[in-house]
Amino acid sequence: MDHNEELAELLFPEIKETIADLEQRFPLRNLPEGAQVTRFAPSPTGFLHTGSLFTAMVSSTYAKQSGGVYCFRLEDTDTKRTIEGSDRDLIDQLAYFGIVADEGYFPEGDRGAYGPYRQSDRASIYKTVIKELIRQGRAYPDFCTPEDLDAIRKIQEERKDLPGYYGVYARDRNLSYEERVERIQKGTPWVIRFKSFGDHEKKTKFTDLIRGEIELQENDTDVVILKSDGLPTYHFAHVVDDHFMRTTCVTRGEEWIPSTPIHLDLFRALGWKPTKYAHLPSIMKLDNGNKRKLSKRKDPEAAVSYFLDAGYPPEALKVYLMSIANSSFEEWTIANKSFDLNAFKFSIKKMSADGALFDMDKLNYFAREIIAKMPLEEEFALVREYAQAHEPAFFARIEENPNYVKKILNIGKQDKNPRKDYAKYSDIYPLISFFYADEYDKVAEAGLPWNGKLSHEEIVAILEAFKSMPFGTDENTWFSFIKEVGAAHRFAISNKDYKANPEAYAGSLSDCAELLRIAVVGRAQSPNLHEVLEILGQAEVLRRLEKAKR
RNA sequence: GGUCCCAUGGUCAAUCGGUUAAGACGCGACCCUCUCAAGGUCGAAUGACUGGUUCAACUCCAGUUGGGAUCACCA
Repeated sequence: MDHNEELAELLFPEIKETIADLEQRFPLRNLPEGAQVTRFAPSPTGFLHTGSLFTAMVSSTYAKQSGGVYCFRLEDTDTKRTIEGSDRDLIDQLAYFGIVADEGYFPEGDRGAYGPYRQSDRASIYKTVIKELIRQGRAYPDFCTPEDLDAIRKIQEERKDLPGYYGVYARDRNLSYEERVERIQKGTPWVIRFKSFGDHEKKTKFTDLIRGEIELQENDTDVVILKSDGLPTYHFAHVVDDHFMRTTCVTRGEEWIPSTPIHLDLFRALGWKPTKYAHLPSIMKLDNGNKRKLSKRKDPEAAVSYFLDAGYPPEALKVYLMSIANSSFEEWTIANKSFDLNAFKFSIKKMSADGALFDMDKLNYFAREIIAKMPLEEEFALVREYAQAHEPAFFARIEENPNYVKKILNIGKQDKNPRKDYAKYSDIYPLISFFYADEYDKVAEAGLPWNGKLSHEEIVAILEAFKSMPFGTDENTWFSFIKEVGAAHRFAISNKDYKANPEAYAGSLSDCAELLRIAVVGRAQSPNLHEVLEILGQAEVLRRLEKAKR
C-alpha cells in the first residue's frame, strides 16, 4: 500500500464501494437520440423564487419536449440555512404550476432509479468518489482554520495577488504523509480539498447552449470538496450527482458561469464527460435606474407566493415567463389563439442571453386574457378557491349564493370579445361589491357621486321616472325606455344632436344613463347597465332608486 | 480590482451581411359605445460610441463606454 492508499483508508475506513460500483449501480440511461435529462436542484432555504420557477419551467419543458427526463434534486448540504418544511413548499408550489418531476425527491419518498435525490442522503456516494481521488493523489485533507485562511487572504491582498487557495498559498497541499497522519490522529479538524493541476494563465472553454462558446481562465484553486460536516460543497455535488444521475444538460442561473472551470476541472480529474450547460439569464428589476436581480428581500414579486396571494392564475405567470424564455411564444399565442405551453415548440437555443426586466403590465395583460377566456364554471371554481384562502368576506357571499356570483362573473363573458376586467382574483370583489345591498348602502349613505350638472329636484324627478322601467325584457326594449325618459327630461337621445347644439339639452343620453348608473351602482362606471339591473332584480333596483333620492 | 457575461424603442424583442429595422406590452389620438373593461384604425418611439473587414454592417472583428455576474467549509 502506498501512502495515498493508506491516507484514503485512514480518512474513510467505512467506505467499501468504488467508483466502478457506482457506475454499475447507475447505468447509462436508455433514451432515444436527442432526449435530454435535466434537473432542477434548489436548496430548501425558503419559498420558491420567481427566477427559480423560470429555471424549473425551462428545465422541465426542455426535457419533456425532447422525450427525456426532468428530475428534482434537493440540494440540502448547507444545513445551517436549511428551513424546515421548505422542501415541501417548493414541491407544492411547483406542482401548483403544473411542474412535476419525472423522478427525484418527494417528501413522501423518492421516485426513480438514480437516487437518493436528496444530497444529505448521498454522503457515502460523495465519499466513495473522494476516497478514490485521495488514492489517486487528486484530493487531500486540509487542516486550515478560518483564521488561517483569513491570514492567507490578507497576504494575497497585500501582494495584490489573486485570492484563493492555490499554488504556493495552498498551505497543506504538500504536507507529508506523516504530518497528515499525525494531525488526523490528534483530532485536528479537516476538510478535503481537490488538488488542481490547472493553470490560470491558461484558458479553458466550453459551449453554453444559450451563449455559445465561453472562454475562461482555467481553475487552479484547490477548492473544498468535502466540508468538515462530512457533506460536499456545491461544486463537487454537482459533478458527482449530475454524472451519476446521467444528466445530459445542466440548466442553472448565469451566476454559475464563473465557477464552471472548477466543474470542468473536476470532471477532467475524474475522467468523466462533462454535462452540457445552459446558463439562464436572471430576471431583473429596475431600482433607482439600475438593473439588478430580483431580490427576495427587497421585491415582493421575487417570491412566487406574491402572485399566488394576489390571485394570478398560475397559467398567466407561466405564459409570461415563457414569453421571456422564447419571445416567439407571444406571436405563437396570437397566431394559434392558444396559451397551451405544451403545444408550443420551445427552443433552448433561442433563449435570450440577457436578463429581462420583470414587466408587471405584460403579466397583467396575459392574466386578463387568460381569465377572460376561462369557461364560467372554471373561473368560478378558481375564484371560489381563492376567496376561501384569501378573502373570507367574499367567500361567505359566494357560499351564500353561488349562482348570484356566477351571474356577475358571466357579465359580458359570452360575447365575441369577452370583458377583460380582472387580471387577478383579488381584483374581483372590489369591482363587484356594489351588487351587495349592504355595500351599496355604505356608498349611498356616504353620498352618491353626482356630477353636479343637475339640481336635486331634477335628479329626483328623473329617478322617479326610472322606477317604471321594464324588467325581464331584452336590452333594446329596456334601452328604448331609457331614451324615452331621457327625451322627456330634455336629454339629447342622439349624440350628434347633442354635439351640434349642447345648450339646447340638459345633457347627452350618456349623462342620463349616468344618473341611473350612479343611483343604482353607486359609481359612474360599471359593466353593461342592463345586465347589472337584471341581476340586481326589480325589487332591489327600486329600493336603490328610492334611497338615491335622499 | 481581476475574470467573465450582456448591449436594437419605456419594456420583451425579430432580423442568422442587402428589410421602408417585424410583432407584443405600455403610451397617445381617433372610431365604436349608456359609462367602464374591451374591440377597431392610426400614431409616436429603437441599432450605446469609435475604428476596422466588406461592393454592402444592426448583423462579423477590435477597442471604449455602460449594465450585470463572480471571486466562501453558501448554493
